[in-house]
Amino acid sequence: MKSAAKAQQAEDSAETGAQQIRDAIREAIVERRLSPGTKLSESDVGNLFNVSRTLARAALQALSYEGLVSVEKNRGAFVAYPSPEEARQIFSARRLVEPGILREAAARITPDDIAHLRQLLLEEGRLMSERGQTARRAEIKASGDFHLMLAAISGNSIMQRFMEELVARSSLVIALYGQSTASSCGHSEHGDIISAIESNELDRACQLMLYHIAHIEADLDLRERKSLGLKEAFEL
Amino acid sequence: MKSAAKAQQAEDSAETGAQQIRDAIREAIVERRLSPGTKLSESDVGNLFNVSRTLARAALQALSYEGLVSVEKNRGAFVAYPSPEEARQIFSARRLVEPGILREAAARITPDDIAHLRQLLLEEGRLMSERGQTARRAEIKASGDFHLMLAAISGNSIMQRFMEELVARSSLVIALYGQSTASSCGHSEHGDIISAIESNELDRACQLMLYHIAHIEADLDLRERKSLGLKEAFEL
DNA sequence: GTGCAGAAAATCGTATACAATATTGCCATC
DNA sequence: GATGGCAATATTGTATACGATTTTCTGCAC
Repeated sequence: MKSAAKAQQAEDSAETGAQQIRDAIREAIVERRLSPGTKLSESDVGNLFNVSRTLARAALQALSYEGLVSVEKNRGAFVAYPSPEEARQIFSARRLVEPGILREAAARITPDDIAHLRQLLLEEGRLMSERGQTARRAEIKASGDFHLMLAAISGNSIMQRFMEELVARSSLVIALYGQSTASSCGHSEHGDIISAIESNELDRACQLMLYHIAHIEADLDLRERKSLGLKEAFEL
Repeated sequence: MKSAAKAQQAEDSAETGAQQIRDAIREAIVERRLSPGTKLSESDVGNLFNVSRTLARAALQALSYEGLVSVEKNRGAFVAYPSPEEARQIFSARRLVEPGILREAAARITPDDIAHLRQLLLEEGRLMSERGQTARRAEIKASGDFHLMLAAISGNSIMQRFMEELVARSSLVIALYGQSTASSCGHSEHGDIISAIESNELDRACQLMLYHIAHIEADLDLRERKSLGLKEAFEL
């Protein structure tokens, strides 16, 4: 039953237009090419991808379900602008589920999986040392992929989808409230977690995961900023 | 910060047509008025609710995100027919998250909340003793509401939404694979969990929750049944 | 110059129309 | 009588069209 997880996700692969657009926009949001609050008008999205408003709308609705865009009735869709409270809930959810996912993943992990994880880590490290926007974006993605890969290894596609949502929304939160210039994740911590799994120190791995999430969260400044838009306009 | 959770969910309340349809269909699925595998053609749904296919389609797409209907490209939408593997994953996910939710809920529960929970329990018990389809359906709903209320009390609206999905899909699984005539949940177990929370025995409450989920799962017959549809037509 | 009312523009919400694909039934053929 | 292909039908995928709501602009009164 080792390949049960991946079998069910590679179904038709013939995606229905709207899904392609959804994925493209999601990627743009996660990689921070689209800033929180940016307006995503249906016509604009449609024109951009050369499709009708129908499809654009469908894509935006889908993203709204994932919490990456917020649609306001009769006003339009915007890249989500998570409140500090929302941010707290996102990380609270991650602290809640990631240790469990880690445990399940550890139970069914194969040497092959570990190799993949290490490879991912290497790639991440390489990107960290590189300069430039594209490298930065790729790094953000790679750093999230570590957590996603664990979810994939766990073999539970429901948790996997949930983690995808949480990681994506985390990226938004970090974009909004992150302070340090260093991007999202402490790179070394990922490696430590893998090592702990590898040597079967499950409790320690979970502990490390919790620390890791706490570290990400500690880098945020979640103080409520009222009418930031005004101030920002002057200070920037 | 006690009412932070509910504040953000009661936004406009002016739902956009499609959402009303989505909710109506979801309720029908959860209450098992719609059987797994039932075809939900866009035209039929539209006619039924006196709206265009556009809205019907939007509603079905939304339900597909929740895993309650599966849409197959160029073939249409059907009430989801979770595979045994999917069923396992759903309950695996519940075992993963519900103890954590319980812990968070216990941390911020108020006497008022406990009263509500007990009231829910009372209602559930009343419905159990009643006869008739409507009572049965209401009971199914009430039994799920217990778990959902815990999620609501936890104050994490993300986990709450996730639990809503899991509970709804559980209902489908039980409809498909449940054996006992007794409906979904062991009623008394809900009460035990509340008591454990009330007396601050947190670990015990979590343990009871895990037992409870295990009990539900134990009532399922998840053996793979190949080409059931055919056989069923003859045996029924 | 300020403020408000009304019109114009833009954008969303929903319906309808047309094209593409899948399903079904029929008939010819073997 | 069974099989294979073609036409008819039904259903989904996508685009366009129209009405409703919101936003923006304009001009007039004060």
